[in-house]
This record gives sequence, C-alpha cells and structure tokens, in this order.
Amino acid sequence: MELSERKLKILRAIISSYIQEGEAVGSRTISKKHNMGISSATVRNEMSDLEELGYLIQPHTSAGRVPTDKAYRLYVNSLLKSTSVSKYSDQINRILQEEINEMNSFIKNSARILSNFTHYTSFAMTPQLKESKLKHIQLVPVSDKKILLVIVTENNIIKNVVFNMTSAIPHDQLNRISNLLTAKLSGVKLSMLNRELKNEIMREIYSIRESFDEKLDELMVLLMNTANQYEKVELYYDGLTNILNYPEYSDTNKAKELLSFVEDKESFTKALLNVEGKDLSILIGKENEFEQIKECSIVTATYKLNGIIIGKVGLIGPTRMDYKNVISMVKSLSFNINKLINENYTDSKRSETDG
Amino acid sequence: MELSERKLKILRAIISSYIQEGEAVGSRTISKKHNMGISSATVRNEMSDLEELGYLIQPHTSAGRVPTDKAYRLYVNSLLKSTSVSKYSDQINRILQEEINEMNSFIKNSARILSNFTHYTSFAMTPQLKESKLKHIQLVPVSDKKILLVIVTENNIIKNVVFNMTSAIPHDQLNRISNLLTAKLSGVKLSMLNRELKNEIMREIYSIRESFDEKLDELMVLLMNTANQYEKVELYYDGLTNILNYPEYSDTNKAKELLSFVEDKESFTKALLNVEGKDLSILIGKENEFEQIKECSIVTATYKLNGIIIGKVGLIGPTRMDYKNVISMVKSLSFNINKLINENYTDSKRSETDG
DNA sequence: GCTTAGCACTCATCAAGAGAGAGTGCTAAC
DNA sequence: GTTAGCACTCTCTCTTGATGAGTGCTAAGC
Repeated sequence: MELSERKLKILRAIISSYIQEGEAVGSRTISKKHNMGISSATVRNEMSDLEELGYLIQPHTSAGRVPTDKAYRLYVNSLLKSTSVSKYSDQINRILQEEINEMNSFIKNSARILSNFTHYTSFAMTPQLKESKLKHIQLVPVSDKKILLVIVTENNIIKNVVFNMTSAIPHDQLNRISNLLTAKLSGVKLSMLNRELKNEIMREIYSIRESFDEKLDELMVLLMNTANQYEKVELYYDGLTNILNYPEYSDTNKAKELLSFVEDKESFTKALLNVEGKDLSILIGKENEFEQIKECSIVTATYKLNGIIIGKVGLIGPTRMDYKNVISMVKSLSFNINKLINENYTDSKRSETDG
Repeated sequence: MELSERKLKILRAIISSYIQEGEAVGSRTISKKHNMGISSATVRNEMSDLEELGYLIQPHTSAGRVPTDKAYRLYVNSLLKSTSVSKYSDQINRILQEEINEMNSFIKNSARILSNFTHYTSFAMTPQLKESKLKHIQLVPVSDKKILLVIVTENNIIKNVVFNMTSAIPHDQLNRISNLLTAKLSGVKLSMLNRELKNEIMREIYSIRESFDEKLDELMVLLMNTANQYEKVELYYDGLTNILNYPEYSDTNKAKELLSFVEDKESFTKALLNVEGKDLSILIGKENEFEQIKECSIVTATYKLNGIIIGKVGLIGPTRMDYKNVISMVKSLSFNINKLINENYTDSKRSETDG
C-alpha cells in the first residue's frame, strides 16, 4: 500500500494548498498551479485512488478534495524527520530571558510567545516537581498567627504557602525553626513529605530540644498536610481568541464548544496529560480522545529538568494547521526553554558534581 | 421632560422583556403580557413618545422597539437605589474563604465566582499597593548568586522577587541583612523605595558596620530598582467564552473583536482604569470610551484596604444585561471581598490601635 | 381629550426555485 | 498510461413571493 512518488507529490500539493486556502482543492488547481506537468484528468485519477486509500475525502460530490487526518499524519511524520529551527529562535530566547527568574512567569511567558508567533491558541503547564528535593526552608512572619513558608528546591524553584496557626509563634523563633527544618528536610523529595517522615523528624527534634514543641508540632502537621499543595500544576493559555480567526470556527457554536473546552482548565489538563511525553508530540484530529477537540490538532513539547520531564507547552488549532511553521516554532521554543531552565534551575548539587 | 408614571411603567416592561428575550418588543406584547390594562394602540402612542424622547429605537420600521443606552441608564439608576444583596452571598463567602491566604489567588478566585454565577465574562485586578508600608523583609538563599527577597507589608500581603547578584553572598549573612533591612525599612511605603532613601539608609548602615558593604550596596540597588516591579498589577479574567452565549455575538467577527479586546490585558486594563472608583460603577454602551466595547456594559466594584481603593472586580457583557441580578451579585461579591480582606489583610498596627 | 378598534403599510424572514460555477467520473481517443 | 470532452452532481447565490409581526394613522367611542 506504498504510495507512488507522484501520488505523494500530489497529496503534498493538496495538503499545502488546503492548509493555505482552507478550501477543498480541485484537480485543476493542482494540475495548473503546482507545475505537475500532468493534466487535471490524470490528477483526478490519482486523487480518486488517494481517496480510496483514505488520504482524501470529498465534502460533497462536486467539491474538490480535503486531506484526512491520515494524510496530515503522513505529512507531519515526514516533517518531523527534517529538523528545522524557526528563524525566530534568537528572538524567542531574548523574550524568554525577560522572565527567567520566576518559574511561573517564565512558563506563562512561554505560552504568550507561542500564541504571538503562531496565531494559534497556546498553553503551558507549570512544572510538576514531586521528585524535586528540598534545599532551603524559611519561615517568615506575616502576622501574629500567620506564617509564610518559603520552600526552595534544589532546582532553585520557589514555592510559597501561608499557614494559619492556632496560636502565635514568637517571631524570633522562626529563624531557629527554619534552620532546624532546613537541616532536617534538605535533600528530601517533596513527594516524601508525609506523616511518617513527620513523626520521624519530630522524634529527632524532640531529642534535641523541647522548648517550642507544641508549636513546632502544629507547624509540622500543616507543612505535611499541605505538601500536596505545592504540587498544584497550573495551566496557562494565551491567544484564546486566535481560534476565532479560522473559518473552521466561523460558526459561533463550534467556536464556543472548543473554547469552553480549552478554557475549562480541568478538562483541558486531562487532555494534555494524555499526550505522550515525547520531546515533540502531535495529535491530529480524531487521534484526540475528547470529543470536543476531535477536529483539532494539538502540538505539544515537553520541557525537562535534569533529564526529567516536568512540564509541557504547546498549541491547539484546527487540523488544517500550518504544521511546518508550528513545528519549527514549538521546537525552537522548547529548545530555548530547556536551555534556560537548565542554566537557571538546575539542581545545584548535581551541577557542581557534573560540571 | 419628566416621564409620566405610565411611560415609566411601559419603559420598564420593555426593558425587562428585552433583557429576557433579546428581541425587539412590540406594543401587543406589553399590552397583553404585562397586565397594563391598556390597549396596544395606547402603548404604541406611548412608545412613539418614548422613542422621540430617546429611550427607545426601532431596528427597522416593522420591528418592535429596543431600549437605548439612555433607557438602561434610567433603569440602572433606579436599581442602584434599591439595595439588594444576592441570595448567593453566603455561598460566595464560603468559596472566597478557600483561597484567602494568598492575595492573588484570592482575587483570581473572585473573578471565577463572578463568571460562574452570572454567566458573563468577569475580571479582577490585583491590588495596587504603592501606599502600603513594609513590615518585614526576608532574604532567602536560592543559589550562589540568586537571592529571593520576600516582602511582607503591614497588610500581610506578600511579594516575592528573585535577584541575581554579581557575586555570592554567604548564606549566613542573609539573616543578618534581613534583620537590618527590616529594622530600617519597616514602616516605609513601597512607593518611597527610591535612590534617595537608599543612600540615606546606606549612610546609616555604614555608620553601624562595614563588613558586608559592597554586597549590601548591590543588594540595595537591586531592591530599589525593582521597587516598581512589586507594583505590577495583574489582571485576571474568567468566563471569556461566556460572551459567546449571547445572540449579540453570534457573529464571530463581532465576538472576535470584543474578545480580543478583553484578552489584550493592556488595553482592557486601560479601559478599567477609566471607570470611576465608586463602590459600584456601571458603564453602559457608549458611555465606554473604547470603540470595541461601545455595545457592552461594564459593571465594576472596588475593593478597599483600610479605606483606600486598591483594586477592582467586575464583569462585562452586552448592554442587554441582566442588571438586576448582576448588580446584586457584584454587590455581594465586593461586600464579601472587602470583609475578608479587612479581616485577613488589615494593617496590623492600625487594627491594634483602632480596634 | 384620552383611548381604542381597524386598516393599510412596511419590512424582516423563510422557503422554493432558477441559474451559475466548480469539480467530478466516465468514456473514448491518443 | 495520459488526456480531452462531456454529462452529471451539488453548492452557492440571487430572486421571488408568501407570511407575519409590528407600526402609524384615522375615526369612532367614552
């Protein structure tokens, strides 16, 4: 069922024409505008074959033909082989630098770049850091009974949580407790912060000193209980309204259906978690699991920290997507994100020993 | 040019019918469905007068009539007098509580509540805190040359900034510097963090000790230079796609125009800054300055800290808006926001002296 | 003088039909 | 295997006419 060279050429011509124009492509167009050197009748025969093979469909009898998901898949696969980096790579790098210091802003910024450059709707997930190790813990007094817990991981990522204590802790004790917690918890993975660890640490601490026992106990409970909170993954999107630029969504109901799906972070996060964790992954049309996006393509790239995937960025648009451009843009972006993350957020210990 | 009681009654009936149905209202509808006790012909005469007075217009000759911005203004003004609090007030309060500890999440949450309950597109601006005083400053080591600066204001609001130093500061000095900075800067308004203050403080500090001079100097410069950064106001919105529910925006281009305007935070922030800082403020249709939203109404409430307006929440929708519901909802929300803010974020000193 | 029934008039909306145009599939010739 | 030619199909657009909602005006009634 291998496609002949000519069939492939025709198919490619149809795809690129359809991506550009958004209208069903006729045999005459291919024959004339793409310098095929064959007549429209021949093209018609080939197109008929391609339809039988499942690469094309006719919206109706007298219309031209439109590529199927299968055709896009073929096209995309061949694109993926040819590595291409966007000409905007330097520019992307420059813009990314602006927000490098704060991880969530950095990720948010990434989404904005992607939608600005591609004119599709973009998204980005903040890092999942279950496997990150604690490096530093600092308690900061906020008010009598409120304490801010600042956690710095070995990847230099910062998390904040405010606790409400039932009774006040003297401010001057907070530094001592911070030092104690840093000493005991540094090197421990976030995912390991649980009851058992708490008890173990409490035992150790009791054996050392007993002065701020109850308060410390309460603090530890709060710390452990909210450990999962540090893990809240946020989803940012940008350029939501870009979707409305595409004639596919000139029907408001259709646009509404898609936009609501994307805007509902919960469902959309689910959809994203389904995407394989390859460096660059593309889901075309029906390859998507959720009904609302079965006429969309999602292009996703991962970003890594110390070789572990911690998040995803990408974009969503109609299956008639400018894959070539999009792929090179997403590649460039994820390349730059990875570079900057590893320059700025690498596990300090590891970088000392490795470098 | 005072409207007769009957004209007012008819106008109100037309407005409420149009708000509900979204279709031009005919004289017969008013005469029959609203128990007016007068015939459609009489209503027609009155409607004709109302049109002449600028309260109604006809989309075309044989259509019914549609309220003008002037009519909505009249209607809204009378609504504003009658205080009404939404029946969901308790529920709102409960949901707001969930995110009370972190100001920005709290504000984001407010926007979500508003769009969920009203089915319009909502927005919320994070607080402007130029006039807030510093209470506590804590430096936290992130990596060799990276330092996290945590600022706690007297309102218990927390701000984070990461600095890149040119050279490393020994971690054990950070606490001492933090204490020094807290001592020197507490009580100082954020807006006062500038060069002159820096020099003044530096002089004082020099006179005390000279051990970590250059590093402290660099730190102070960074601190002062980024003072404006703490002030970055963020704009959140929620329920963007709700706009698509309204037949006014069944035309994708119209929807696109409005949505892009809202999504472009910069322009939308500008539009919001134009809204007066009253407790509750409503801009109807052409009362809006920007072309893109001249067919929309914006309902905005402010929230205050210690009596000073620090932010806004509200919603945007078609001029044919369910003002009654919306006003009571926004009122309830802003009431609850203000209550919770003042319980959780009140200037601690002031609350001690005032309370 | 206000109210109302009656009627002619206007205009959007909808459905049906005609015509144009784009594109196909098939056939027969090259 | 390729191509010209032609009949056929189907969408799209424009026109037309019918329908119905709603108005403005007039004249009669209270």
